[in-house]
Amino acid sequence: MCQIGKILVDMEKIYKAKQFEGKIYQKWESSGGFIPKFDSKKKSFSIALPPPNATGQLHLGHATMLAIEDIMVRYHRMKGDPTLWVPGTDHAAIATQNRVEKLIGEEGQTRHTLGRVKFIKRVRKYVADSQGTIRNQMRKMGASVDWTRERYTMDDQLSTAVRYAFFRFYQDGLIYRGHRIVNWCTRCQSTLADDELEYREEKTKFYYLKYGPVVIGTARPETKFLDKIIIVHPKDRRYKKWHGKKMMVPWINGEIEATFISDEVADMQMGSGAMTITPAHSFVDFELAQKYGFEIHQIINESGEITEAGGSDFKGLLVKEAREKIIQELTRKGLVDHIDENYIHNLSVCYRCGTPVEPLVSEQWFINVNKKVRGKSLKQRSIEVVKNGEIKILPDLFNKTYFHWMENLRDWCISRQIWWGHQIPVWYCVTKKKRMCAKPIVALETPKHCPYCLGNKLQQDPDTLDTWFSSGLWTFSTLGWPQRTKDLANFHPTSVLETGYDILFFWVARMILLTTYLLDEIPFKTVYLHGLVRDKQGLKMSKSLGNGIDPLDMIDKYGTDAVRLSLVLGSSPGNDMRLYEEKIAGYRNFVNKIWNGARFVLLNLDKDDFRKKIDYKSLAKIDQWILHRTNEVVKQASKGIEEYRFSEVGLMIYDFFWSEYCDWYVEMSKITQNKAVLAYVLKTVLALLHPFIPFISEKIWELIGEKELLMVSNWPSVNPKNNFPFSKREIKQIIEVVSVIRQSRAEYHLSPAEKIKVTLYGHGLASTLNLNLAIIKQLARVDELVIKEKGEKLKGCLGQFVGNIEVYLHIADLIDISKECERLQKELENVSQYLDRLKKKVTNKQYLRNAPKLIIEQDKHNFDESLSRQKNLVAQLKNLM
RNA sequence: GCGCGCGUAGCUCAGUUGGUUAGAGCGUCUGGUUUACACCCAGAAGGUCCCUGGUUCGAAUCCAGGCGCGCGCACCA
Repeated sequence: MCQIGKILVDMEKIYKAKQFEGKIYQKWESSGGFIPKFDSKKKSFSIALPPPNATGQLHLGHATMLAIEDIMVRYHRMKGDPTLWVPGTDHAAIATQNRVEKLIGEEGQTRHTLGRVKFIKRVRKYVADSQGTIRNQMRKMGASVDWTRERYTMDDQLSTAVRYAFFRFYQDGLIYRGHRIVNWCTRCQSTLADDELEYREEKTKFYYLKYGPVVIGTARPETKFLDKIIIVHPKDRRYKKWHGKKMMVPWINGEIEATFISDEVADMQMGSGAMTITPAHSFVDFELAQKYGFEIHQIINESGEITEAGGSDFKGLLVKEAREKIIQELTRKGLVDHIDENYIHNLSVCYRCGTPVEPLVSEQWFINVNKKVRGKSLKQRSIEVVKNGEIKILPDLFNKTYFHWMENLRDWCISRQIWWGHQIPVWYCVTKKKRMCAKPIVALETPKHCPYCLGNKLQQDPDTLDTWFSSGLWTFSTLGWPQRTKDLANFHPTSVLETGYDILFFWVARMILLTTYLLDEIPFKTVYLHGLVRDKQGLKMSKSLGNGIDPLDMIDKYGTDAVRLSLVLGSSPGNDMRLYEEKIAGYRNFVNKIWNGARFVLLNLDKDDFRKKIDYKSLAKIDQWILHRTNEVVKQASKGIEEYRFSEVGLMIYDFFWSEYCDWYVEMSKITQNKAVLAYVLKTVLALLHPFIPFISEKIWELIGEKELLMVSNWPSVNPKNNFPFSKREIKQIIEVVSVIRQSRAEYHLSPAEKIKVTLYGHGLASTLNLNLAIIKQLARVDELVIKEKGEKLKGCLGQFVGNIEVYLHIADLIDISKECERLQKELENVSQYLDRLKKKVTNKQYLRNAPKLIIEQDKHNFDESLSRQKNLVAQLKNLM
């Protein structure tokens, strides 16, 4: 009878995640298990956590990242590899500054009324709060990060790394200052990198304006005050006579001197084929102006207002106001040819605040990506390490995107006109005694004197660095660089960089760019990119749509383990995934199933049974079968995790535990029980599942009386003693026999209470069937089971076949003959078709020559089996009629 | 415009280099209380793997074209 273990007292029927998770995390953390143990014999494994912005809280994207990284980290830790996962946060320059500006805005302040010092103080407080929230959330997610090594991009040591990096690049001539056209956000009052733009499709008016002898088209007449150059294609016959000519043309503020230039950038097909250029406010025009040495006039200033270039009537007007006024003026002068009201164009907007971006010329700091130093440019180094396979990007289709982006990369503007961030380590001498003092002073430490005139009036460049400049150093700045630390030697390059594909360019590419130069090594060996989490309809989750799911709510409701599974299982790298509550609830059910599987085992076993060795002399077939299957699962799980196929591995273990261990082995073990095997398989599955669902696996581990934490226990290994391929095949047949009987029972609506008689002809398997007689009886609800090696076809019975085994249900009075005939006919047809197909294959010489041996063997086996099945069906039909 | 991805059961999606008669979860339907679990158990229905053609002994998988959807980059005269 069932023996109630003492353990059961703690196990309710339903697993309540909330009760355990907090305590379990504390146990892990205080055990020191998150801190790597050095072992020179083993290969180390390290991940630098992509630092979340310290601007609030974590969302589902972060949760996905934490779940996937934790799987890898826990797997390697269990394997005994020295494993390090460095956590931290990013100061997220523009994003954070905007948040705080909004906050103080509600108090009626601006950063200017507050002043730089007070504002920064305010931001620091905001960041500290946010970091607290993030730490808490990471613990909730179960992330096994090494908290003793937590870093923040604005830490002193990391700031030193930033200065050091800047200094090195400057010394090597890769950082320069120059007047260049940049993307300018008039709201943030700062430059933006090319990839910090987003695009919004917008309907606008498109104006065709008469400019001297040509008609030019523009969506932005407000930039055109001083357009003096008309570009036409050299081959354009219409304008040949004008090449190089100058002429006076009536324009917004009176006449203007225009010059015709021919260049191939002009598209003859487009509009009139002629265009004027605005060098200060268009990237293409700027390049043209540089090529020809045209004058560059700023028309729009940093606040989005018209400058003096617009004349007294327009100066100070905002872009939008100016546009209308200009068109009025031009209409009055009869210079508007026509207006297209429905022009659709892509408006570039700031990725942080959505304000339209103005391209304008400004003096900024840049990283030169094309200049060759030590034989190669930054660009070349970055492309090379991916091309030669030093860095692998998963899924590999992102390789192409990466190369395309790298190859087209322009110099990277790294200065930002905001206050929050690493202030640029450059000083200017304001004493200005000598001419030399005009040169910027770039230094590691804040200089006290001007090195040229020894004057002590120095002013630091007010700008700050692009946030990606500091996060680009993340894999090694967190390990102590520029000092040569033990961590740096042990854990760099990091093993894997796991992040969303949406920051491939922002961050991943920049890390490669900076690291390959500064360290002359790669930042990471593998890049694993996960997809975006979307809602059930496939829409991006956003505040404005109100379709966002807060991971904390879900954890509260379903438990962390269930949330982790729902983010990892059923999705593949690089592909977006959809998340909705039913999905999480489904995985919660699985977690509960594990709880109850364990509950059953604990009900039947004493704690000592969990530590008993398997007695290989007394194994039943079912024990051999489940041990064999466990071996297979262990093997595939390890291989799968090594190959980053987390979803597949998780689903496989899920299936094994539920559909094989619980549905069959546990049920069978109610008849004949091998405690050691029952315990061994449960323990193995718990260990395999630990990286995926750390909390419940650890909890059960504790309940079965293990002293050591599962987190630091050994990863299961394949045991050669557990290989029983024959038993696997035999038990498969038993399972099928049971299934066939169950199907028939269901079909004839036999309630479980109704007992029946069954006769089996084993045809070689009678002894195996006999060994499992009790099991078959119980699982198929058979009252009387007769097993023979072979015998006459039984009349008046429902006959079925499992391989060669004949299965007869003695339910003569219930059988619906015509229905049964129909079923058999249908099946016969099916098998015959299948046989035809196989026959064609097996007799095909090409096939026999080309197909792998294994496949041919399988097909031949199937052929034989189907042939006997066909024979049996025919006999059965005859028997019925 | 250039590049990339997706299209598999009612829904959400897996499907490793081509190889059993294509899978899972949810939902639907029929039954159910058995040494854990109704967040459960047993069983069932449900598919032109978007279409057309090709390569191959063999295609959901590879190639070409088409249709539908999405994304990235560029352009924005």
